[in-house]
Amino acid sequence: MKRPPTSKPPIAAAVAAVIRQIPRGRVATYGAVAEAAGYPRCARHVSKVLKQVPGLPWQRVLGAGGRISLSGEYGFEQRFLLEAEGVRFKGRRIDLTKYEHHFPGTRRNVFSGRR
DNA sequence: GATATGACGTCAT
DNA sequence: CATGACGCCATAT
Repeated sequence: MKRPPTSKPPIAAAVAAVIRQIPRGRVATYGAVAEAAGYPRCARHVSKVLKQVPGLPWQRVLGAGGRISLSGEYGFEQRFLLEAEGVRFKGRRIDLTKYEHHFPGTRRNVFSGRR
């Protein structure tokens, strides 16, 4: 099988697909998106994809702790868009326990019984 | 192959 | 809580 002439980096497609799954009014962190895409510890790349791929709900991706990583005008823009979706801010951050989207198939630190 | 880059994450101060 | 330093890792050059 010959690969198509323009083979896109797999990470970009995977990450973009994951981000598109975030429903309106919910959010996800860079790290969580990276892991759900199959690239744990690649949070930095998520941001790159957000910038490169247009049409993504970029405002729904936050930094660890529910903080906005963007600064300046874009930071305000993100906050504005999120509040328009019904996401409430708690100071400078968002309550992830209420708004973070859980990706299907991605097992986080759930209480798997005790250890 | 080596270096630089980045909308990150975590820990130390 | 603010800041700095370091770790991480696929892409671009």
